[in-house]
Amino acid sequence: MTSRYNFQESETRWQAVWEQRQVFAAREDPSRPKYYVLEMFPYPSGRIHMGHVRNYTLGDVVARYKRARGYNVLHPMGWDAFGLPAENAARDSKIHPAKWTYDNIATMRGELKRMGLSLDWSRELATCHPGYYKHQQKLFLDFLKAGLVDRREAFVNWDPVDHTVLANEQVIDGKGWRSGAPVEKRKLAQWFLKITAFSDELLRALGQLDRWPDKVRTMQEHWIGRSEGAYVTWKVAGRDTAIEVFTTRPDTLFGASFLALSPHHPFTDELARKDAKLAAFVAECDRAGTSEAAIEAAEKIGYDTGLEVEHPLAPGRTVPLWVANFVLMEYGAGAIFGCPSGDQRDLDFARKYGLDVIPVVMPRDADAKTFRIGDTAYTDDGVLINSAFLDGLEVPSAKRKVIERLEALRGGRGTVQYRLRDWLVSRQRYWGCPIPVVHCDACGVVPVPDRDLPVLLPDDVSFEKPGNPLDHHPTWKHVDCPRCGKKARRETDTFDTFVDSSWYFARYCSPRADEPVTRGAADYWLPVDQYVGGVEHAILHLLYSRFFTRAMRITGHAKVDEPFAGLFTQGMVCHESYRAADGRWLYPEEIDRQADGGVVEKGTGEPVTVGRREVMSKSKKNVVAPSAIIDAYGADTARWFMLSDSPPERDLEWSAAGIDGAWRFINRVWRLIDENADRREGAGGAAGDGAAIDLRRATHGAIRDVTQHLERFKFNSAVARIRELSNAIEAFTAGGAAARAAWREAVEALVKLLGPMMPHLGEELWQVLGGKGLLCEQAWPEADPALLVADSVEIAVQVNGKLRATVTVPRDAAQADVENVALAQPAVQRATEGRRPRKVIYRANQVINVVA
RNA sequence: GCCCCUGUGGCGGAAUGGCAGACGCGGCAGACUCAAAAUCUGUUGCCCGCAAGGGCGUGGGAGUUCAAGUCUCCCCGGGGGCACCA
Repeated sequence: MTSRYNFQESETRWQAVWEQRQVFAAREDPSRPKYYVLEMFPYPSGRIHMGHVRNYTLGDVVARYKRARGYNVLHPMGWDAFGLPAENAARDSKIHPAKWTYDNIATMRGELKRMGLSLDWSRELATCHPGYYKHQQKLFLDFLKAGLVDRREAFVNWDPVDHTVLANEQVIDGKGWRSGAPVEKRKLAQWFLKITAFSDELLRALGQLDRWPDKVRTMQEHWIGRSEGAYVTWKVAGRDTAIEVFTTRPDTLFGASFLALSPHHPFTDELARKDAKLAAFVAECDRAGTSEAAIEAAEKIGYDTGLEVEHPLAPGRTVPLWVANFVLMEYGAGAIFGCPSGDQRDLDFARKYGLDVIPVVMPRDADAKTFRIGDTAYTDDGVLINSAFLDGLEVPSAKRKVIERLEALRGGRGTVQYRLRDWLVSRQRYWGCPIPVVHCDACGVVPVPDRDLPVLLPDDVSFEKPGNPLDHHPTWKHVDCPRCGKKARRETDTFDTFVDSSWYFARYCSPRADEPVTRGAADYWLPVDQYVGGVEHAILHLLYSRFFTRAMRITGHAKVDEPFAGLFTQGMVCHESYRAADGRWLYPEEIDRQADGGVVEKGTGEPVTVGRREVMSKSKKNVVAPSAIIDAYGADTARWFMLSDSPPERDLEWSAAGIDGAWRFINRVWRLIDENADRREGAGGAAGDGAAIDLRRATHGAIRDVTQHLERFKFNSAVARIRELSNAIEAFTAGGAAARAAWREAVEALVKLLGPMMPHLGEELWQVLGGKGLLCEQAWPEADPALLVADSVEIAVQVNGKLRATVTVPRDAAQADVENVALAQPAVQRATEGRRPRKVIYRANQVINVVA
């Protein structure tokens, strides 16, 4: 009769014990080293999905492991609770966003608790709670005082039907995702956080984030996009106006054949007022969306203003002034000079509109007299031609020289540009944190005084009308000016939800404090030692948090610069998709596998097309609900499977077979200990010999390797190593006192090693073994160095690099002895055909290579 | 187009330049069973061979090395990021 592990009973019981004894509640303790483990908090969409299970399992293994290593661990959880889906639910189902959100949180909290995570639930927070966003408003006002906030006009995606601003992702093919109306570029007053004030610092500090994936650092580096170049000033001929342009190729200045202004350049505005055709051209440019994709799709078009501008270094030379749709107002100076010979885009533009093409850089071995530009611009390094005092110079020295000359003549200056733009945080939405300012006709923009925080969202809102419900509210926005007392209006914009998630990690340090963070707590816990989450947040969330941390330092709320000292980005959870003949997607539980490997629809028996494995998504129904898996197999099985099959940074394929394998292993370990009651009474580590000493070596080898694998996030290898130890214990049949002691030592180690991964099974077995206290409070096992080296070693014997035999010799045997044994091997004799070796290379205790 | 990552049995994957395929999934054979499930044992990279043994093998091609999955160069496939950024 084989016994079975009763996971339902066990998991429920241990979760209650942990909660009752408050074992995961964190307290500041300066006498102990701290370790802050954090997983990206979830959006309360309704149910947890497998991506969450993977994310939180990884973090929990780290938290439990570090706790066992003696660290004072902080491991909190909360909810990224503001956002559009709640408003959509309100509109579609008439459920208030707050109710929808809090109901979802209650459901998901229950699901997370069933996973057995070692979380300090007493620190739980939700960003939609006034107790959280009050402090966000305070931070914003402090940033405002410190000059880190700006309100200015910006072009945004405006949906003329829904009367709202859309995020770039909500503009599809130039049309609003919901209304389908062509999106317009509109200039509106918007709130910005001045992240560009830290462009250089955010870029340079990436070098110190040595526990971040290179990939993420590179992505941020590109996103910030530092480029060196120069501003060059061009006088408009016959007018008292000058145009400044930015270029990274000042060396090509003599190849300029036109200047192009952005459609939104102030000088374009000025000209368009008197030029109806230009105004029409600008309007045409604005009809396209502002998203990168929309710009990319758009054809390059230009408009000749008829004006000429004077070349700053070639007296008497002028080039035509154009307005072009591809010139961005937000980057550089909002104007460029076009050098068609050195830039493909400029070349295409010049060919289209019949502008000059003057070669100014050519390959070193080319001839200046015959060098011509065809359909391809020359963008490589080389020497300057047709460029007056620059002729003959290489590109880098030409750049230096031309900048020197421009600066001397006051016609320009060298500069550094960043691609990074200020962070637009205004959203015309209800379910977000209100921006705490008041607009007064007399006083202008007035910050809400601290004593009046939080600015609460009104409960009684309607989602009937399109647009911002806060703006439609009959009374909410009408207030008296805090400064002069006259009638004034509240700001009705709310914050981008990325603001909420930019400082939650700091709030966890003192989640109920009546200030954003308590310095004592923040100084102790920050930075987060290990952050775990999806790579999809590589840029926005992580960059915003890095900015926020610096802004909080400047406003006195924190002392650290970087929020996350270590970052791990996990892969996604994938599954095959299934499709019926009529095109319907089918859930995995709606199909049957037949003996011949065919797949049919349950019930009908109709054949099903099996799609490739891809990220689980509701639209393709290739999802498996975590709750169903936990019901059927328990949390430990789900956790173990999440860790066992794939390295955590790669995508993981969910499979029923994999879950079965995990479930089988749990029961194997259970039986291993449950069915060996007679062996459990082992004494302390007696020396033993033979089989017993071999088992002890296996135990201590496993301790060393699992420890190393966990340190390096190689959880799948740690799993494999634990399985090996378990196999070794199963195979161990020796009797006697020493054998019992070795067995006892081995199973204790096994339980401790698997504890962070399968905490419920671990506690249960710890109890069966008669261990003191809770497993989650036990110290991590230490490997005994004396048991990590064997007396004899197996040496690979190669002839000319090919394996021919293996020999077992005493550890650290003399090379001559090993050589003799190796050469005597029949296989070696055959391979060398009796010849004397020309050379023998010996790597101690590992390999010997005979070169014949 | 540019940048980064990646390619290993039927599958997921392992391997500080030193015995490729650990560990698992799946398969095959067997034990237990009236039978099945569960469990257990053995076996399982490919090819030749009754066997002993031999040959071939980490996307393809070259190179460095006593020794290459690992390092270098070229090519091919897969994934991701950026993409009018002047």
